[in-house]
Amino acid sequence: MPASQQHDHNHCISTAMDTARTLCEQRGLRMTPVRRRVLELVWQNHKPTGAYDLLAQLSEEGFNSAPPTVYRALDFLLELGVVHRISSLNAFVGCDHPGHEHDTGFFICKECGNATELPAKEIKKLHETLVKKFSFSIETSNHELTGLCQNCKATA
Amino acid sequence: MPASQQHDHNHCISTAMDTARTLCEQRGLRMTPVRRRVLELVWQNHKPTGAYDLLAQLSEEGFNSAPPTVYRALDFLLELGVVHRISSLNAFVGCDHPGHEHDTGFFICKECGNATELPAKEIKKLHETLVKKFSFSIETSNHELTGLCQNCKATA
DNA sequence: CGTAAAATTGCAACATTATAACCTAAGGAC
DNA sequence: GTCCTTAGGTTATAATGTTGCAATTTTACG
Repeated sequence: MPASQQHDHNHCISTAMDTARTLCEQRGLRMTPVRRRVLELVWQNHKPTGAYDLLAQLSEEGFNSAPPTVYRALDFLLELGVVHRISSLNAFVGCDHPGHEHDTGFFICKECGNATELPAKEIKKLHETLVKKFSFSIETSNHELTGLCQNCKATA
Repeated sequence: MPASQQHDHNHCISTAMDTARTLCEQRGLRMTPVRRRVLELVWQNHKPTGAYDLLAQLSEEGFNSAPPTVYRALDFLLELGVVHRISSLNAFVGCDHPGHEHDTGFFICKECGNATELPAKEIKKLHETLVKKFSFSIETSNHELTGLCQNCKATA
């Protein structure tokens, strides 16, 4: 059973959409159709998804589909904090604990491609550890790990 | 005084070149002119440098200069462990403590653009912390932090 | 040596990811 | 409604990275 089916993923998505809507309301921002659909797609794919993949999916649904469309939507969602960019993959994933979060961490399975976001608490701890050790004023931190997830390790 | 002049940078470069040459000898690999020159350029620039910047510099010097030339050299140097890729910048930097190292961490100053590699020991500790906490079998870890370096913080 | 195998490089084309510039349309404030 | 701001449409282009194949150089080895 793929990881994407180990839980009620529709519930994930609807929660994520609710959160995004709420954040928009709080900040006086607009959750437009394209933005909403991009966010849904990011969640539905469940795996890190490239901008051009999203673009293709939008296109199939009759949305306008030039690169700026999807990049603008992604920029908005990144800013809102409901999506993260995984720079080692040039891909985007939904965030399951948004807010005003600047530190991110992912575990990326080499086998199945799933990217699991590390718990905010752990990331924060890592960040703080690093702040203490170095005389930099750290603003953001991002951590990307690769290896095998528990599932793939077991079946390997 | 720019950070690049706070130390004997030529010494850095020659040390790095020596190390690379030694690693090549140990592993029966060839340090060819292009590879050597790319490594020198990466070090000379002192800041994370894009592949196409390196390509332009090679070109000025009369080297062959099509993208594969520089990407192949970079791949070789990455594999050798004497260069790292900073994925959030799509750029490359020299490694000052090579060997067979898979875990990397950088502090990238938003102001001056310098990327400082975090001490291997610290990175290793971070990595181990994460290994213990999660049931993934982690193979590589990369950590990228942004903020202000001590220098830029002081002069700001 | 001389020849075959392997590694490296040259080269052309192409693929992927992302942005710029400029204009039109939609939504909200008054 | 009018104005202003924000969002989206469109075209083109920039920036980054890869593939495939031929030519060359290096190495291994009889």
